[in-house]
Amino acid sequence: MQKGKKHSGNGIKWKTKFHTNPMASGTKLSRDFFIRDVLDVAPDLIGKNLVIKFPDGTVGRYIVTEVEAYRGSEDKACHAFKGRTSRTEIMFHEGGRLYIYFIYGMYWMLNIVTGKENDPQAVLIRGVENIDGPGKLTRSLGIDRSYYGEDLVTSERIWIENDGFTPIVKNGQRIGIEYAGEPWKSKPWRYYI
DNA sequence: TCAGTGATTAGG
DNA sequence: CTAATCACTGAG
Repeated sequence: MQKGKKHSGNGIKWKTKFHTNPMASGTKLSRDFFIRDVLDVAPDLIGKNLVIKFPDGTVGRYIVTEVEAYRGSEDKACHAFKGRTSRTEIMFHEGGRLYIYFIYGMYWMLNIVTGKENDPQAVLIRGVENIDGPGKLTRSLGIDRSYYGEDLVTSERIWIENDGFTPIVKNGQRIGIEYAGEPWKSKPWRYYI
């Protein structure tokens, strides 16, 4: 989708300039979307709207622009690779739940669990429109530990919507996982607009 | 380039 | 209990 071009999503025409139409409400993604393999879900999340209902009642919609896939069963870079711990517990549930963890003493990371039960996978949300960076994203949206385990399918305060926007998705290596070594650190499992 | 900052984890 | 690690960010 080019900057400034118009497209019709849910019947409402609006300009796409990497910002969402606050009046437009797309289709909420259901369980089926999330229980697929993480390598299918991750690129499909690009261009979808992350919707958050803030404590004051206002609702924000943010186009997802950058994500990374973590595939526990075969991926040394995935936190669940070594097995189930209290932190990674939620990744063993079926897709649609949130995996939140704290890192570097300052930042909460927002991940969406994917796949079937007992197949630990998750998608790290690295960026949304105008908020580039996983730590900055959670900081500015107020996402913290209280969102751990939240279900995107049933939650009243956070979910994902499809408004028909289908961007061209690029991909490349994931960031910050040198420690995982080859072949994992070179897997092209980072997806972005 | 490099320090800050604290939950989580593995290991004794 | 202890120490190492870390899906990052911002300043210099």
